[in-house]
Amino acid sequence: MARHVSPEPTERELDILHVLWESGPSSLSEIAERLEAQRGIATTTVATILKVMLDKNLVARTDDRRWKAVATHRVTSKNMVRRLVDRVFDGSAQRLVAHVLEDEELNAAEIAALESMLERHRRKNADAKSRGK
Amino acid sequence: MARHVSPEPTERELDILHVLWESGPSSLSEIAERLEAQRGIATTTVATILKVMLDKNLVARTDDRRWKAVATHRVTSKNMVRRLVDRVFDGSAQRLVAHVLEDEELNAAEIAALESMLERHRRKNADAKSRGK
DNA sequence: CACGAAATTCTAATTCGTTAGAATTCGAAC
DNA sequence: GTTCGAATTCTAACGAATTAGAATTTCGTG
Repeated sequence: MARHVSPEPTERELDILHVLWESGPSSLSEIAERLEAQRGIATTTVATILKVMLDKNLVARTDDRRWKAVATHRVTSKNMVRRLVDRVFDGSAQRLVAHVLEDEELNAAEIAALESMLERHRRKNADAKSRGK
Repeated sequence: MARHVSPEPTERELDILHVLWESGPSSLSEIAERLEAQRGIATTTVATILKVMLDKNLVARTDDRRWKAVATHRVTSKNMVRRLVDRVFDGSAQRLVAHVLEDEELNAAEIAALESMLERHRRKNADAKSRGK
């Protein structure tokens, strides 16, 4: 059973990924402008972190001198959730969801949305099973 | 809107909390024995971390020279989940749950369990509302 | 009270993340 | 080809987390 998940992006790396996820490939100054506004971070700091992320293959350079995310939101969040689940809920994603339902104050609309999501999922699973049979 | 959550325990602090949550109040050597086995960490290292945790009020000493968790699993996981949701799912716990349903491969029994949990919750919410009315 | 084991404190090294100024390189425009 | 602003690299400081040996304190037992 694999216990290790690819290492999580650091706080700043995540800040940068958020910009790239939202805005798509961006120049250094575009990224830096955002982080300057949000966090008061200097442009050279952003450049330094981008270099580190390049080495870690979290981002890549485009041919037109921009930076783009290699790590997708989907994969990154999957890694991060997995890690949280392993560290706090003994590996059980179900326990995580149970916790959210207990403690995170969802409103009626959110609960309804989740119910239909579950319903859909149950169906999908059932289908997969019968097909697999 | 409060953005800050009490700072998360570090990796090692979490290791220690796990031992205390599982075993209840424990002596230094009891804790150290576990972490030595699990992570190969020396007793004095454990003592150092316990000292830090004492200052942060994550643990307390009992009158019989043991250490006990002050931070409960419930509160700690709530903080950690909140932080993940803020950092990765734009503050939406619903999106976290949606992600888990999409990507975390729950089996039929787990899905069923969650459905009844949701059902129960919907009822509770409805009750609270009518009482509040 | 002395002894020894356990616990605790003191101290310090190491690593990683964050930060950013200085120096350099790059590329487009003139 | 020179120039200027953007981009990049180089360098270094700093704090937090982790690690643990050495020194000291504490406490029950004889």
